[in-house]
Amino acid sequence: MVLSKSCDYGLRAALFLAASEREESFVSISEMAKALGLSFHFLTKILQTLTRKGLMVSTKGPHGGVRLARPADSINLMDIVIAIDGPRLLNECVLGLNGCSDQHPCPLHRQWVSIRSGITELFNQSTLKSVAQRIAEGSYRLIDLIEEPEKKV
Amino acid sequence: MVLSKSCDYGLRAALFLAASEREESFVSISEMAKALGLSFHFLTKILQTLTRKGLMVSTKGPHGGVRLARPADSINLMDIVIAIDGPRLLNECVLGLNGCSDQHPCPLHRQWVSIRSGITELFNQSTLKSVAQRIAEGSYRLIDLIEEPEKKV
DNA sequence: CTTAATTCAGACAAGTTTGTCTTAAATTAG
DNA sequence: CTAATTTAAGACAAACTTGTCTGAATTAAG
Ligand code: SF4
Ligand code: SF4
Repeated sequence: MVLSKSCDYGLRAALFLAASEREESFVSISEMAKALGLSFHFLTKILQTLTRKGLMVSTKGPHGGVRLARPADSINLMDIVIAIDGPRLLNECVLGLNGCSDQHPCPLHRQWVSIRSGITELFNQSTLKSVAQRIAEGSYRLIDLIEEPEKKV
Repeated sequence: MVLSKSCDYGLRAALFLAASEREESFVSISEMAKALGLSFHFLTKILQTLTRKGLMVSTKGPHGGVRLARPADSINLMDIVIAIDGPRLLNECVLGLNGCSDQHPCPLHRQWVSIRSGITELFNQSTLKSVAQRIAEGSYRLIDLIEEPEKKV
C-alpha cells in the first residue's frame, strides 16, 4: 500500500466534499460515512486530523459538519496525504533503508527516485477541484464495489 | 511503504546472495543477518518462505545455509516480491478501492495505472544478477546507515 | 431553558505486521 | 554413535494500524 487506509479514507472524503455541489455549507460526517461506505467513528477521527491541520473547518450542532477550509482548487491531494501520512512518501526507500539520499544510494536508487517523483507529482498536481470535476464528468467511483461476496465454498 | 518490511528484507538477502561471489555454496542465515544488520530469527522466517516458494534451497547442519535455487540472472525482483507480498502490488488501487480495473476506475485511474506499471516494470526487468552487478561496480548499500542516533534532546 | 444534533476527545478493542524465543529435525565431523 | 551446527516450525510477544464505543462540549431550534 502506497497510502495508509486512513489516508485513503481521508482522500475519499475530501474528494466527496469537493464533488458535492454545496461547497459553502457543512456536510455531516455521518452522511459522508454512509455515502462512502465507511465507519462513521473512524472517519470522524480522520477528519478531525484534517480539521486540526487546517484543511477543513467543522462546526457542531444541528446542520453542523465539515467543509473544506479553502477553495477546492487550492488544496491538492498532497496536502491531504501529508496531513495524514506525513512526508514518508516523499523520501522513503524502496528497500526500506534509512536516510535515503543521492549520497547514500541503494542499488535501485536511480529508478526508484524517478518513480517516486512521479507519484509525488501526481499528488502535487492534482487539486481536489480537478479530480472532483473528473468525477462529475465521467463515471468514476469513490466507493467499494458490491460488498464482499463472502469467500469459501 | 510500497513493500512490506518482510519483503524489503527478503530482497536485501536475495541481493546479498547474488552479490556474494560464492553462488554455488551455502551461506548461513546468521552470517547474512549479521552482515545486513537484521534480526536472525526474523530473517530466517522470511527465507523459509522463499525456500518454500522454490526461489532458494537450504540445507541444515554445519556448512549449511541457503543459496539461490536458480542462476541469479533467472530470478527477478518481482519473483521475490510476489513470493513474500503476493500480487497485491500489481492490482492495488491508490485509493484503496476494491476490484481495481479499467471497468471500475477511480478518478485517479489513468495516472495511477501508469505509475503502477512503472513499478512492476522495474521489478520485472531487474534480475538479481543485474542489480548485484551494480552493487559490485558502484558504491551502493544494502544496509541501514549508522544505527539511529537516538532522538530527543 | 431544554432538547436534539453534531463534532471532539480519548479510552479501548481487534487485527495485522514485526520481532523474539524455544524446541525439533537434519546434517556434518570426529 | 555422539556432539555440534544449522534450518524448520511454530508459539508467543511487542508494536502499529484499524476500528468501536462512550461521554463531553458546542451549537441550533423551539
Ligand atoms: S537509493 Fe533509491 S531506494 Fe535506496 S534510498 Fe535512495 S531512493 Fe530510496
Ligand atoms: S482507478 Fe486507478 S486507483 Fe482506482 S482502482 Fe483503478 S487503478 Fe487503482
